[in-house]
Amino acid sequence: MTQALSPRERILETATQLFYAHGYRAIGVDRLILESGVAKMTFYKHFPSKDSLIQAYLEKSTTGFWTWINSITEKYLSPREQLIAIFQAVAKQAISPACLGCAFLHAAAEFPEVNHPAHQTALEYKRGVLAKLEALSQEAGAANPKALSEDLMLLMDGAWAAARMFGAGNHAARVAQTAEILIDVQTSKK
Amino acid sequence: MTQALSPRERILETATQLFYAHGYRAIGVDRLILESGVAKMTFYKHFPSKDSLIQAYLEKSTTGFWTWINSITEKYLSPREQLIAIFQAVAKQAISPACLGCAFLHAAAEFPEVNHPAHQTALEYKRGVLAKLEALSQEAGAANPKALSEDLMLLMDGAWAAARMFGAGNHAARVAQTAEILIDVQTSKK
DNA sequence: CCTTGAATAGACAGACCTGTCTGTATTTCA
DNA sequence: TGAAATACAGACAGGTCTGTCTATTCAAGG
Repeated sequence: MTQALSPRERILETATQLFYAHGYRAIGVDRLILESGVAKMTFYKHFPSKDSLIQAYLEKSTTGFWTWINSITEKYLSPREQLIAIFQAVAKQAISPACLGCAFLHAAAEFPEVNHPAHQTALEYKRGVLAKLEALSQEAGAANPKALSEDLMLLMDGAWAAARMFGAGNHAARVAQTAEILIDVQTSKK
Repeated sequence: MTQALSPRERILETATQLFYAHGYRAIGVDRLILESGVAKMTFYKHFPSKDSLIQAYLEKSTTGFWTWINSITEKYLSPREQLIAIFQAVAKQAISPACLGCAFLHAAAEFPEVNHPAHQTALEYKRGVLAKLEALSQEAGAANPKALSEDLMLLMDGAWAAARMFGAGNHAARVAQTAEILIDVQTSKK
């Protein structure tokens, strides 16, 4: 009957809310403990340091992202449709009030040293996205799949940046149409 | 014979280096004072708070940006060429080792509350860029200048994001060609 | 029942943060 | 030369940060 989340899950849930909304350095351990209703020792038992919690949060976010992407792409057969669907989902997400940008871009902003663990994790995530876009571009018959995937990546990160900067109803609304233009131009539709 | 910069200029110069490279919260007043070789009281005389220095830095960056943009556009007559030239310059900048992304995006990442002064300043800057792109899009004969400017903005911020995340030699290299595609498609070239 | 592991509350250390204050030295300019 | 403004060095206050520690309570299983 113990429906409540475990301490570890509560901490991670709180971290998800707070890190995403306010940033990594802005949120202290005391606040995380307070809002997740957990003792300090419990916190440090599950996460030996604040950095390790940041790490866990980024990994959880990565998993969540791919779950989201898969839920979108699995509804379509053709790679072109999958790409379009991804960018439609990105547009919808980016203009929603719940969207505060991309946690990984924020991590890179706050931890600029490329060898910092958080930056590394963010980088790996972005490389993964790039790889997925390239694979779909390839399957979609792009003349230069790498080039198309890089272009699409610029659009996607531009959309997340717009979300953080401008808030809900920003100019990322059009990102799906824009992606479609690039896909059309760079794909041999013959 | 006193060629050295004034205390205020030294502080602002140091702030430019440190804030850009490491972020706003990561750099403390003590470090700024140490590296600019200034007394603490001198610092607080010229900048009544750290926030006001951040503000001054962002305003200086805005000025620098427009000086840069103007130095590029003034070499071309047609709005289309100006747009292309801007994105060629962005590409060149974004892939250079000196580029660490966009200070304003970082400000939005670190100060998410839209009414925070630093976020506000960043927002005004971005609105300015958007307006400039829209004006050029209009003059270039875009069917929908607002739409084209928003698309180009996504590309530009995507390029800055790539610079911060991936470091030198990132995938923003292509941003000028990509921009050109969008300009061509959305402009009545008749 | 009793033991063991886990969670709780909260004090504490030591570092670091912003901003203030005192007092001295240097520069500028009349 | 002398006065006023400016910059210097560095101590200090008060708060916040991460992470450690003690001591108590709760819950489950043998």
